[in-house]
Amino acid sequence: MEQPRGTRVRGTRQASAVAAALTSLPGFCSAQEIHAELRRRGETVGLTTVYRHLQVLSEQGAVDTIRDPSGETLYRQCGSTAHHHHLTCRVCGRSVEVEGRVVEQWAEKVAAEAGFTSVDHTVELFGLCPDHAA
Amino acid sequence: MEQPRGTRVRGTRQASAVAAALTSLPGFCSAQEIHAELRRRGETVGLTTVYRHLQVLSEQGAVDTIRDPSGETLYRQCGSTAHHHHLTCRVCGRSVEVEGRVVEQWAEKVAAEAGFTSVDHTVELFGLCPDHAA
DNA sequence: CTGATAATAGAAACGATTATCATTACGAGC
DNA sequence: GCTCGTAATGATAATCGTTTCTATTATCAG
Repeated sequence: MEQPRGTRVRGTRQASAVAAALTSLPGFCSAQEIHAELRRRGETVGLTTVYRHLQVLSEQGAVDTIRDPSGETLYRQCGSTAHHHHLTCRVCGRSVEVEGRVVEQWAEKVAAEAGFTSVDHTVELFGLCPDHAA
Repeated sequence: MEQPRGTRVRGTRQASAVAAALTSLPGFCSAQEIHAELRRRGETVGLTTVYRHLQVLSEQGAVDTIRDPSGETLYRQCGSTAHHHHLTCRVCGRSVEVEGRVVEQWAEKVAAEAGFTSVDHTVELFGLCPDHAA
C-alpha cells in the first residue's frame, strides 16, 4: 500500500544477504558480527550497508533490537510482529521471546498514576541459558 | 566497617563536587552534562575524574544509571538503595522512582520457565511528564 | 538496451567513554 | 607545621561502535 508503482525500493544482492544472515543466525548479534559473517560466506557487503539495512529492517519491525550491557546494539530477526521482550544468554546470545502482558499493564498503570503520557518501555532480561549455567 | 584506619579512600574536593552536582540536579543527566554543570559553577574538575567518580558511585549503589535511547549513559542520585526502576520524561529528564515487585516476580518466573539462571533485568520507562504532555 | 537514480561501500568524521601517565595534593607521622 | 608515600587528578591520546560523505556501481522502467 506504500508503493506508488514507478521507481521505488530496489531489491539488491546486499539486502538479501543481510536478511539471509539474520535468518541463519540463531541469537542476537551485533552489526559487526553480521558483517563478519557475510564476509565469511564470501559475500561482499560494506559495513555501512549492513547498518543501513538493519536500520530499515528495524523500522519495519522485521527485526528486534536490544542493547547489550556494554552499549552495543544487537539485532535479531523476530518471528512475531507482536510486541514482546527477550530473555538473552549473556554468553552465547541465544534468546527466547517472552510475552509480557503483565509488564505492559504494569507500565501503563504506573505511568497513569504518575500522570505521564506517551509512555514507552524497554524491558530486557539477560541471564545464563541452560548450556552456560555457571 | 571497611576502613582499616591508615591510608585509605581520600575525601577530595572533586569527589564532593561531583556528589553535590548530582544532588542538585533533579533528573537523569549525562556525565558530560555533569561536567559542564561543574564548570558553570566554577569548579574545576576533569572530565576523566567525573567519569571515575560516577563509576564508583554507581558500583556503590549510590547512583542509578540508565541508558537513554541514543545510547548515552545517564546518572542520577537515588533515594533508596533498594532495587527500583524509573519513569523518565523524554523532554526534561525528570523522573519518578517506581517500584516493581510485579516485574521482578514476572522476570523470575519467565527465567525459571526457560531454564535460565543468574538473570538480571533492565526495565526503563520513558514518557512525557505532565508539564510536557503533547 | 539505456538512462535516471537508488544503492553501495570505503574512508573520514563523530561522540561517548576509557586508558595512559606525568603531575598534584591529601593526610599520617614526625 | 613540614615531609613523604601514595592515591587522586586531568590533559591528551586511544578506542570503538556508529554515522556521514561522496564518488562509483547497479537496478529496473521504458
